[in-house]
Amino acid sequence: MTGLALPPQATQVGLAVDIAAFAMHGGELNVLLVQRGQLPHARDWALPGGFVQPGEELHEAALRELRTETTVQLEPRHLEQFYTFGEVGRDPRGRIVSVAHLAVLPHGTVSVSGGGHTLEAEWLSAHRPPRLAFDHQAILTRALLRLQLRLEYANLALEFLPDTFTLPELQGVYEAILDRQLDKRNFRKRLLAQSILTPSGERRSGVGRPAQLYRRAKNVRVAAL
Amino acid sequence: MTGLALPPQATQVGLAVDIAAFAMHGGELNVLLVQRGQLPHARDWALPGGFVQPGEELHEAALRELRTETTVQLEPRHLEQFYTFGEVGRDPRGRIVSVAHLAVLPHGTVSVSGGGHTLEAEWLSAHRPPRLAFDHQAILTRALLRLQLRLEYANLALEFLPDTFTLPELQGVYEAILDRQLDKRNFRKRLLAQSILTPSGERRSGVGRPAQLYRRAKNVRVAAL
DNA sequence: CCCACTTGACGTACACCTGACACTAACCCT
DNA sequence: AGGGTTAGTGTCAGGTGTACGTCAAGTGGG
Repeated sequence: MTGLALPPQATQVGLAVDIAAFAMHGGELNVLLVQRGQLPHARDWALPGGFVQPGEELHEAALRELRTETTVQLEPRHLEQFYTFGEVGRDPRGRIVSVAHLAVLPHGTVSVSGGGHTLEAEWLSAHRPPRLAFDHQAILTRALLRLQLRLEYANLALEFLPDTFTLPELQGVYEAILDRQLDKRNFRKRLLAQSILTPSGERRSGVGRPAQLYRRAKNVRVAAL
Repeated sequence: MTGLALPPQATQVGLAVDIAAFAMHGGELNVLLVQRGQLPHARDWALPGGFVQPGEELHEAALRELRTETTVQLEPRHLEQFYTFGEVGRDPRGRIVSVAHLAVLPHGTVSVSGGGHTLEAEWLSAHRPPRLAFDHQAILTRALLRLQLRLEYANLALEFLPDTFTLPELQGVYEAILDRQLDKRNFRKRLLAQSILTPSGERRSGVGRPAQLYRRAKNVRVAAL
């Protein structure tokens, strides 16, 4: 601090974060939605989010809102800001600018329930969500685009799975995110060629031939940009 | 408006925009920088930027700052938000969150001079800029990355040139942005294969064989993402 | 116990894109 | 006329993506 103050022309606006948190459930890509308990848009579904506290980093605010609006126990495996929504009329309460974040939660039935200002929290279909409050449909659409982009550029799909997984499971993640079918053989070839996976033991699937289990190779990180 | 007010937990922070405006000059990629006339960082180079006014859209604020801090007459051919910088300590005056924008200005010697709170404005090398104020070097680096990405995904290179241009000129834009040399023949092959260019008349270059002039084909737009 | 079913694993052929590379064509100036 | 300068062109090798058929290894039912 230098004793300098914010100049008078420094417009004060509400600064918020919204989070599009994704996880896989039953072969489907789900997004975490909350049912609002307050006006405006009471009882409507919305992305979790809220105002940034003074002295709080943007990503910290995103994590805090995830934890208080929903009871998600697991740490996100990935969290990145992807766009800032600041259109003047986007919130009836006044000028609120929201820095939207994309989060990926690991596998495991993440039990959620309401908390904070929300009546309820639920995992719902990301590609076919219910009607959302505010401009949250636009935010979700953009989050999906970014997620699909990260699938190719980074190896973000791994973040959806437990430490050890089979190739068909990984393919399922890709298919769920891209919302289309992929070819088994080409998928296998492509992924193994990247050498980001190392095999381990076996596993039975109940039906059909057991699949090889893989884990992410050492020194493989999710790309940044 | 519904009569709803901003809730008390709506933290008030300073909302700003910063603009990384690019243009080609003499075969080099330049970025528009201003010399600050005020504390903090007086007399240091910085990206043009400033606070968002109440009721003003983010991209409008970016355009206004471009026009007032520098005397750029030309409309940007491209303007997009690319990242929001909100780290707590990034500005000594307090919590200021800046939505960074990437702008592309068309060809033509854009004369600039100071205006508003700036002593001077100048086009300087984008890849080897002077030392910059605040975290503007980080903003510029990220802007360059985005610009390079847009080169492949969209056809953003066309925005740097006048309506009609030669292939070697276009190649020059690519090389300046990527900061490396490209092969003539492969570049030509690649670009013409995309069929986003249509030929027109001839042109003399003063030296050497005259080059074919092209213009962008109809219904070719810059991709959004 | 055997057979049918289910799912995992693997290889090949083709189209396409990319990158390396050297020479001729057209115009200017002296 | 000739030298200087820049524009324009083709081919080949290697890699990448995609389409596609077949065998392998389990499970479960009759």
